[in-house]
This record gives sequence, structure tokens and C-alpha cells, in this order.
Amino acid sequence: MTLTQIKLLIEIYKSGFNLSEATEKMHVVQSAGSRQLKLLEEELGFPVFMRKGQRLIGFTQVGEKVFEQAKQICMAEHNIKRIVETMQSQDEGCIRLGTTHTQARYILPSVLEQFILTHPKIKLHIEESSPENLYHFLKLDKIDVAICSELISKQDDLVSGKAYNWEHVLIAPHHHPIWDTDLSLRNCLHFPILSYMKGFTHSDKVLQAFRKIDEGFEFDIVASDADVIKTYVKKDFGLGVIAQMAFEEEDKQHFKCVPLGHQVGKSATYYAHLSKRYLPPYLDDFISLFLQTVLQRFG
Amino acid sequence: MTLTQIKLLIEIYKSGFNLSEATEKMHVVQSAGSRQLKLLEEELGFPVFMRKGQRLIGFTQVGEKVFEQAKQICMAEHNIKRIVETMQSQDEGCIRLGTTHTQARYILPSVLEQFILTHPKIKLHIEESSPENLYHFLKLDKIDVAICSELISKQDDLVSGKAYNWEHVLIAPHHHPIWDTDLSLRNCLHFPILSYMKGFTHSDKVLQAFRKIDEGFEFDIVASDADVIKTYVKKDFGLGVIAQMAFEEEDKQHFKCVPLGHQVGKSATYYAHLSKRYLPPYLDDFISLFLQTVLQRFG
DNA sequence: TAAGGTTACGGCGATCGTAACGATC
DNA sequence: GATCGTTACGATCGCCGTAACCTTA
Repeated sequence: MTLTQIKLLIEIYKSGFNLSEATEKMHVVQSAGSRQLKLLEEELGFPVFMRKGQRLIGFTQVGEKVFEQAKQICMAEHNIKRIVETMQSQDEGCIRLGTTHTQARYILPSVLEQFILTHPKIKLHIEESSPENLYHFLKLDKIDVAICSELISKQDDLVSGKAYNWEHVLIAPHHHPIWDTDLSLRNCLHFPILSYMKGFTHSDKVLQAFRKIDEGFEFDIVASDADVIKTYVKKDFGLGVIAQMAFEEEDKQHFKCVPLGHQVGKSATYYAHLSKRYLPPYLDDFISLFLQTVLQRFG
Repeated sequence: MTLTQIKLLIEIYKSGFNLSEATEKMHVVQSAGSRQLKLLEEELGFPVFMRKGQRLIGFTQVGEKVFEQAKQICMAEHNIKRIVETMQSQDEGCIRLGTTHTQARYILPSVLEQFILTHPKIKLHIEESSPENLYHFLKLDKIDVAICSELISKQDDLVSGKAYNWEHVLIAPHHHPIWDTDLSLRNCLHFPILSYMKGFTHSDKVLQAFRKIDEGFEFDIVASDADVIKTYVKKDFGLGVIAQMAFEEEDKQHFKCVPLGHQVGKSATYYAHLSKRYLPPYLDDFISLFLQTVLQRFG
């Protein structure tokens, strides 16, 4: 068994079981891959791939399990490369952070502000996407660490932890008639309601809460970030339901704001990274700093 | 980077940083190993080993981390071999079980009785030792799975789970004067007390409990298994404190028995195996059967 | 017929073993 | 001086690329 053969398995999988494509990615001719695969399967004494005629169409039962281990091997090999890279370039490096707009816009600025002071040479790539996408990005090693809510916790191949709790808040201009009511969700239904798109910032929680009152409820306007929602609410399009983090000091000029936690439930933000992935020291630092910062702010 | 080089790191470590010994184990001449090591370190751009003159004396800081990953790679490679082995020999195989006397003698018989019915061709190696040793045996891959109390849980490189709760019991012959008292620990102190050796079957818990009453308390006779203790108690050497599992139906002829859980605390038995280790189906079966059996008996 | 996969063959590079040398205890 | 590690050199083995061939959409 060789590392080349192990990597070949991975590439074949990534290519959708197309050996030609896999070998191309490995910068060798197709026949070389064909031979290596044959050698590997001979050594193991079992076919790793199911074939339709000659073509590869998927893993065998054994293949599935072998593939799992092959991924481990590749991961560890990458880790070794990362270890020496981060050593070579002492305090330099790059953090590929995946997060949602809410975190990027309202939480991370203060974290990053401090981080770049202590780690001036670390580059930052901030990838904004939905929690679901972030989960896939982690698994595909497109990002090093994810900070978001939902989905991420309790995945067995991820290390994750809760960073802080938060709740949704209701916002409306100071003059809005809603402020003359008891602020129940039922009363809110008399006005257009703006909130997050499906999949963002626990919007489902809000939706469920309203649907307990009005089964066919839909938001009137949805956006994927609070800035847009706030802008529209400012223009008196209706009531906004956003994450508490998105309500800032200067928004008090335009809006009143009440928490909705008791009516739609509490939420939480998590961090996560692949469990067997090597984390360079500066990434550990970043996560620590993040946790420490939100602890001060929400703890 | 090659698998050979990775394995070389492992072997050098295992040989106490003696390259000659390591290469010998790998069935190549010493110079071959020397070269491979040089190549690896050149490729990484960092020395993996600290040297005193030319001799290897330990890992560098980078080396430590690389070594961690190297172990992962070796583990995964072994797993692949195990996967195909267990496939080749269908229902054959071997379970190397590490456990304590208490489990082996009083719990496992009923488990194994059933297991060999459904898996007649699986060989069993039962290694008896203290929990602490079992932990090391797991890490050295001397055993596949451990069943015991203490120590094992909450180790990050182990997968472990609680199997059942139990408590210590006090035993003494029917005619013993202790049965005329209120059975407090304080009253027990008037008699010689026999229990487990340090490190076995949560003996520390019992010791602590007695020491709360009598600071300088020591057991009068200790043994590493309940059979010995029971034999001595039968001969009227004193009171016995053993695990509840060790008190069997036929012992009622000779002893009375009272639980001590409220006085010395409850205990639990766990199972554990290396977290990244491939478990063949029959090993999964074994653990399931074990859990199921103790659930019926204690659950 | 094009695309995916296998097999045969020749060349080249990688690794090995021998052996001589250097360093350390 | 014995043990441990490095370096040089020639031989061998393994892997690659070319190319011809086979199989199936």
C-alpha cells in the first residue's frame, strides 16, 4: 500500500468514480492510475470499487470502509504539511472563516479588531453563507472554522461548542402603532412582517412561532441580512424580526426594540471545525479570542 | 512523503529513538532508514528529531506534532488491513478483551456464553489487569476493547460508555456479631476488614469512606479479587467489602450481604476502545451483547 | 465513434544493500 | 572499542508514459 494509492481512492471518489479524471488531477496518465488501483486491490485481496463492465460506478462494501480510512490518512498527511507550513512562516498564515452575515457584521468586527492587533500577519478570508453551506464547506476543507447557529453542533466529525445565547427581537419605528399594543405575536400579525430568509439566523423558529397562531403565516418580506431588514423597517414597510445582535446603539434613533425570546424561543451561536484537522496556534488563538469576546458581551 | 517514512517515525519512537533498532524491525538495513529519514526531513524542511551529535534523542516541537499525525496514518493503515482481514475470514476472528477480575469472573461468563453461541468461530483472549494497565494496553493496541471501571472514561482518544452502575457490599458470615449492630462503617471498624488492593474495583472509594471516620485506616487484608476475599471471610478472618457483582446466589449459604452504596458511593463499569480503531462487526456485536446483558441484569 | 478502462513494453527514478567512514559513549 | 549514524556507489525494483487494444455508452 502506498500513499499514492490512497490518494487515488480519494480522487476517484471526488471525480464521481471517473478514473481518467482522477488520474488527471494527480498529474499522471490514466494507465498509471489503472495499474495502481489494480495493485491496491490485489494487495487487499478485495475489489474496492464496484464495476459495470470495466467502468467504476461506486464503492463496494469493503471499499466504503477502506475509503473512510483513506480519508483519515489524507487528512493526517495534509495536517503534517500544515504543521510545517505554519512553523516555517512563524506568525504568518491564513484563517478561512465561514460565517453568516449576522456574525460577520455584528459580532466579528470587535473580535477581529483585537485579533489583527496581536496577529498582524495573519490573513483572513471571510466566507459568508448559510449554516448548511458552511457545514459542507467545512467537510470539503473550504474553510478552517465556522461560526454560526444551527446544524453544526452534534455532528460527529466536527468539534463544536456553544459560544453564546441570543434571542430574536422585534423592531419598529418609534411612531409605529404596534407600540400601543401588548406586543403579542397575534397583534403583530396586523402588520407586514419582515425577517430572515429560510435557513438564515434561525428564521424557522420565528416562522414556527407565528404559525402557531396563524397556520398559513408567511413573512411579507424576507432578506438574508438584518441590514436590509432594518432599512425597510426604517422606511415603514412593517415590523422587523431580527437577531438581537443586529440591533445596535445607533438604531435606537430610529427604532424601538423588544426581545422575543419568550415567544419564539432562545437561540445560540456555535463554532465548529473538523475534528481531526490540525489547528495552527493562531487559529486556536482566534477561537479563544472569539469565545472570550462574546463571553464579555453576552455572558 | 511515503508510508515507509511515516512508519519509520513510529518505529524510531518505539525503539526509544534508536534508528538501528527501528530499521531492523522494518527489515531494511540501517543506512536505508537513515536516508529515508533524511529525505523526509528535507521534504518537510524541518528536523523531526532532536539530535545530540548524530544520535537521535527525541522529537523536536514540530516532530511531536508530526508524530501525532503519523500515528493517525499508521492506525488508518492498520484499519484497512483489518477491514479486509475480517472480510476474508467472514465470521472468524479474535477479540482481545482486557478486563478486571471482577468483570471476568462475575459478569462476562453470561455474556460470553451467549456470544460463543452466535459467533462460534471467534477466538477470545481475555487479559486481566488493573484499569490503569488496561488503559495502556488499549493505547499500545495490545487489546481491542476494555471493560472495567475508573480511569477509562473521558480520555479523548478513547470511545467509552457506561455499561452499568453498581455499589460495594459488606459481607460476613451469618453468625458474625456485626449483624447485631446498626451496620454503620464505624461499627465495622471493630473488626478486621478485607477488601480489594489499591487500583482494583474502586477500592479507593471504600478506603476514603472509612478514612472519613478513622483517618489512619488501612484494610487489614487486601486481595485483587473477590474470590480470595470471600474465601478468607468464610474462614472468619473479618468483614469483606466487595463489589455487588461478586456476591452470588450460592454465597447466601455462607454470608449475609448488605449494600454500602449510600456510605461509600456508587460506582460504574465502562467499556472503551480506541476512538479511531476499526471495529469488525463481531466486536460491535460483542459490545452490544455486553451492554444488553448488563442492562437486563442491572438496568 | 468517443470515452473509459486494461494490458504490454521500454525508460527512468527511487530505494535498497554493501561498504567505508565519522561520531559518540 | 563498540555502538550508532552518515555518506558513496552500484544494482535492482517499481512506477511512469507511450501506445495499442478492449469494452460499453
